[in-house]
Amino acid sequence: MARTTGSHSDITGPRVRAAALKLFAQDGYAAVSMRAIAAEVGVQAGALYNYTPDKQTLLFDLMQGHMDVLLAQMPQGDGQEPLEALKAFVTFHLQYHAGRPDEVFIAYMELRNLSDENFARIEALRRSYEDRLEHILQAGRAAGLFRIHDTKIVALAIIAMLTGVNTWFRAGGRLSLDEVVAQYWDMVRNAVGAGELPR
Amino acid sequence: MARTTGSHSDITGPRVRAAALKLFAQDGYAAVSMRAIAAEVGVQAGALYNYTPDKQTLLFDLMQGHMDVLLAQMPQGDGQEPLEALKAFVTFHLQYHAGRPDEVFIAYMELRNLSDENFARIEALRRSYEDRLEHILQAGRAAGLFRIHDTKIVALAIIAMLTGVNTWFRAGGRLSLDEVVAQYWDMVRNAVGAGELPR
Amino acid sequence: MARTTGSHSDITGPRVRAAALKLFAQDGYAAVSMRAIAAEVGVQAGALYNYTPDKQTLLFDLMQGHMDVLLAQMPQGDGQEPLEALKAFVTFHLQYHAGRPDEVFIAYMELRNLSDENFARIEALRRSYEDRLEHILQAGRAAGLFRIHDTKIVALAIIAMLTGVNTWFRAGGRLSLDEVVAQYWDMVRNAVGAGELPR
Amino acid sequence: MARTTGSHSDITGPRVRAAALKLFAQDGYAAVSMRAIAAEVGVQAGALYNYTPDKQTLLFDLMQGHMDVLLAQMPQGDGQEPLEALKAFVTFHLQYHAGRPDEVFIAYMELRNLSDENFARIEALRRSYEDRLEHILQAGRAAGLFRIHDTKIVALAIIAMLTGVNTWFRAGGRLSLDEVVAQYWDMVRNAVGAGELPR
DNA sequence: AATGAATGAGTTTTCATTCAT
DNA sequence: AATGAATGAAAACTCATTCAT
Repeated sequence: MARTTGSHSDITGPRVRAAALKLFAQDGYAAVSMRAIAAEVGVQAGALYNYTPDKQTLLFDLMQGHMDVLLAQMPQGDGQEPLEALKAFVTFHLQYHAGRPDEVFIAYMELRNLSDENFARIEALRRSYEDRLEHILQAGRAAGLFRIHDTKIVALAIIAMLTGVNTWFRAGGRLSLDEVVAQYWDMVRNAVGAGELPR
Repeated sequence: MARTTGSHSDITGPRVRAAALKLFAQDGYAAVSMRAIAAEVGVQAGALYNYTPDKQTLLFDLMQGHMDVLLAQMPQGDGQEPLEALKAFVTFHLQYHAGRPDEVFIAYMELRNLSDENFARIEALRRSYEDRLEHILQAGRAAGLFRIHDTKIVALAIIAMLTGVNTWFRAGGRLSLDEVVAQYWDMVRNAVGAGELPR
Repeated sequence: MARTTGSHSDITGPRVRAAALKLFAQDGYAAVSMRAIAAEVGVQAGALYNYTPDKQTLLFDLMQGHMDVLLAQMPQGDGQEPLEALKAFVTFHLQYHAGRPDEVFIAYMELRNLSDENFARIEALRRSYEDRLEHILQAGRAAGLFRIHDTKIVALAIIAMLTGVNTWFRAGGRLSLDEVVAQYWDMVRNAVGAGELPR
Repeated sequence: MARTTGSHSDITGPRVRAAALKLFAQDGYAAVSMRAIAAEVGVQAGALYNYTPDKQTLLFDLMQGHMDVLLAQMPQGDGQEPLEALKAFVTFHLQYHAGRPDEVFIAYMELRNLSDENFARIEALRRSYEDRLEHILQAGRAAGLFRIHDTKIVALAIIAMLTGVNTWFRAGGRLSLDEVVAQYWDMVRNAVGAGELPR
């Protein structure tokens, strides 16, 4: 016999993704079995296939969902000054990532477990995110505000630095998120050569 | 019958580690089978166990070897000025990491595939590396040279930024390693608030 | 694709235990592979793990089941005279063991293939069985009916003698089970020094 | 490089057999690897093959050696009275077996790990031993001394009882070997119906 | 929508044995 | 006589996936 109560079809799907997210982040895609995900949800392994065609797609959907929301919520920066836009980007990146450590971790760690086709799609989304930062940097350099050479490198360096926060930041820890944002904004502003004036 | 080819006693051990290094970096520890490593070496899977007690130890040895050399070769900075010491650290980190992309990748990606005991040992080595950078930052702040708040955070941010280079830098690519070093040194010097003088 | 034949959910479990029983008795626990058990059942090796967590538990369950039934079915001897109780014990032991040669063989031969924990549990059951015989011997000695010194030794000697029957007795062979019982009862009665009366 | 001292060829052979004897008795033939035997001897696995063609022969040689010595040393009973001969047999069996627990254990437990051919040879030796006891019983019955029906069964029952001692007897334990011999001789003499007179 | 039984291919590891040295 | 490197086959067990119910 199956379920003991009414139908859960509309709630099991999200729970499957939540379980996969948690376990993939904790143990890695390869180390998590479909049985383990099923156990976390409280169903048998076979039931998962009502919600995902296979394990690979489950991973891809988590990563794509994360990137879609990231791109949708990031500040658009239309008509903003470059320094303001950069500050908005840094603030958003840190706040968004601090609130979704599992998604972020998976997005960086499990890229190589994507099929070639899925990898290409996620890479395109990621590049689109990097490009928006690079545009800000280019605008700032054109306006003589940022003293930097290679905007691509600086964009990557900034993102690496900001994303590194997730390896140690924990809500409720020694530092508040606002303090972290303040310190990183200091470092970024300085790194692009726009740090001395506002003091 | 026994092996079909000649004996390679003193050369197989290093080849096993080299094959594991390459494949772990390429596909991830969990996705690489002992058979795959053996095939890369040109030997049957059982023969690997003449050189490592198990797969876990193979991973640990690679990571420990990497960290040992990293710590042994990093600049000691005795009697150097903080700014010089920081520059030496940045230069060393970029050059050392650029030359060993596989070791670096594994050291950051496969931490969670270590057993608890092995993880603790590698973590201790990693912390020791971070501590040396933090000491430089503390000295620079004490001397009034660096304008930074939390030396721990800045140390982690710098290392994250520098290590991020490995995700895109390839020898022989658009930028030479020296150019990369110059740009990152600019950014780091600025990030710690020591960037205005040379202008 | 999944299984090629129909589902046998409620019948496969017992068949797994029956196959293991037969093969363990025939070839020894260590010499029987899970594949061999699966082949006997007519499934793939992996399917066995729907019915037992591992090979060790399969062995333990067979031995524990045997001992449980042995203890449940053995004569309780409440209020019986020692000589009657001893005769009931001998008769029961021979009849029970003659009907379950495989279980008996495994119970004596595979003790050392049990894990420490499982061994302790089986040993406790076995000791409980020996104790019941020893109680009969103690009662008989106290009543002046049995001329024996060490009841522990005599109990072990009787059980060894009786169990030895299984090395050669086959139903339908030269001797009927009743004849075997009669002869062994003669020997046991004599061995405890209660044999002279019937002459 | 090989041995560090002079040649051990004439001493390693016996040590190999001693190591195999000990380990087979302790863990069972199937559970003992050639590497384990080699380690016990202090040599690499390959070296064992200078002393035995294979693992199966190692087992067979141990069992055959045991049976050969058993048959050579057992009392011949020429011209002895049946009761004396029986007592001599019982005494010899207990004493011989008490002094060689490992050989005895292997001889009973590892029969099924012999190849068919080797099994037949060992069985022949074993039957020869049983026959000698049966001859004593037949002579005793013919002389009207033993009141028994089936000499084959009684022979097997006596051997089973006596051999069972090895499951619990330990030199230096609660009972001396002489006490054990005395008690078992009591039981055997009674069991064959020759027990009441000498009291 | 979910179960539970099953598959077939895979995993790491062990092992008896061989053989050039 | 012994080593150490290697083989090829096998072990126990896991896993993603399928499917009748």
